Amino acid sequence: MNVDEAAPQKGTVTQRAIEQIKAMIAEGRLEPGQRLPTERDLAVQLGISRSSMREAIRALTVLGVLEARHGSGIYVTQLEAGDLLETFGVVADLSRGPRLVELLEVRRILESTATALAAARITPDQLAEVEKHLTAMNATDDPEEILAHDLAFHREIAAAAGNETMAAILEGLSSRTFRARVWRGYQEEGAFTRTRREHAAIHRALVAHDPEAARAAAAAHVGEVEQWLRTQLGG
Amino acid sequence: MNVDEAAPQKGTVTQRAIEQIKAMIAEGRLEPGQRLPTERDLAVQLGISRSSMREAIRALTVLGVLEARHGSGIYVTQLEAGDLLETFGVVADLSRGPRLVELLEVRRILESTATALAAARITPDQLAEVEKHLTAMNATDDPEEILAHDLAFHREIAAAAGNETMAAILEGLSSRTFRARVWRGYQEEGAFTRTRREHAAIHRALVAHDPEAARAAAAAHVGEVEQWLRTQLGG
DNA sequence: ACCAGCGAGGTGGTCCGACCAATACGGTCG
DNA sequence: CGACCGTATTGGTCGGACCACCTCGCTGGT
Repeated sequence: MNVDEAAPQKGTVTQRAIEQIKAMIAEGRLEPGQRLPTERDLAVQLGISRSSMREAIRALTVLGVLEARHGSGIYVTQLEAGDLLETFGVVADLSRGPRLVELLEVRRILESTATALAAARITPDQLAEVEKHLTAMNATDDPEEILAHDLAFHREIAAAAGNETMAAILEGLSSRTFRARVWRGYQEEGAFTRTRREHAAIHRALVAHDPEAARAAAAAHVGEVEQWLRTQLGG
Repeated sequence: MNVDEAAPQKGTVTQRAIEQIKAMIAEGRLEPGQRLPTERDLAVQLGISRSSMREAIRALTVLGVLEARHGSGIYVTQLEAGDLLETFGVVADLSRGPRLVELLEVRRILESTATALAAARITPDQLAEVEKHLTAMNATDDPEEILAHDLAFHREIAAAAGNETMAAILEGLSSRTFRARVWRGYQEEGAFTRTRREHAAIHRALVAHDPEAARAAAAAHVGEVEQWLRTQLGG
């Protein structure tokens, strides 16, 4: 009669705890924003030590599923695209060589589609925001500031596309360290003017609400960097 | 003179440890496949307790960056697309409602492009593998088996596209639990024959090495499910 | 009656030490 | 020379202690 606990020991207890908590959320027993029992209680419920439970919680925290507030408790995040896809930036940060090209290829595909969607749906307010970053980007020559406005420029466009998940993925693919690494070399070759032309083309397509032009402009924009990076590695 | 330790206490010590290990990898001080010092040594090096260090290691383990082998040591993974993007499945598993549609939209965009690329590049061997799963899928009526071959069908195509990163993302977007949830309802409406037709269309395009036909067929295939899911939520 | 301030209890964060379990390696025996 | 086995190493788990921070109710004054 020692099989009363339905816990077939597969993998580590921590891994099991992670799966169980994930299952609780997937099954709806834990709603977004809801507070979990305390670490101590959870450990007792799952029959493991607090140390192991803490590791499980930490793991789910970095995945963006849980959020621990010191002194208050542990909460389920809103499980929105941004929460869960934040870790996507890690991929971009740790990728090198050929994989960087692959990432840019993915970005080109998604960014061109997002820009096309944005051209069709963008509102005057959103367009104004895009223009703000465009002019700010062209008004300075501080690389840091240019990079920041460049990121914001594309972020606003992705947001205007109306697909938060896609925007979150693109955000990860354009993580600060990722772009800083690639662009450092790219911009050194006097690509500023070319970049400005491409940004202007994207902007024109948005203003004209021309999805096809927007798609082409965005694909060309990312494709330029992609091709440059390809030659950097190939030869 | 108590500032000898360059450790400005921001965030938890565990979080700091995570960042430091990530930085070590990003800077190349840790190569893929390389073994790390023991937990105990690492804890001493970073001036934290073993417990906190273990939480950091566990976090990086679930992210697919590190791999712990009981009794052997801790190793950096190969940092390949599959390793780092495995967590992508969590997003698919925990998403519901409108976000499922967004995920399918992303999948439609990527899958159609991947299928187009595959049509241009696929080799006879790869094509044979695709056909194997296609016939196996049509030869049974066991939902479990169909689902498995369906997954393999699209996985082979994604692999033939030649972009491992894209394939890994699609793999995550098609995670077993994700598809099981969506397809359960979809297939109940007698979508089997329609699905077979769509798969046949994709296959024809691959055989003909016709990228545009492949893109259209794949987009339509995913789009069907997407539209069905949209109506499920909308009314 | 109301509100500001304070204090106790609760909660996550960190640390320590011990022991268990799986592995790796070297010595031993056939 | 090779198969076997024991031991040292290393990750996995546990329990407890203490700290830092937050919450909320109590208290006191207005």
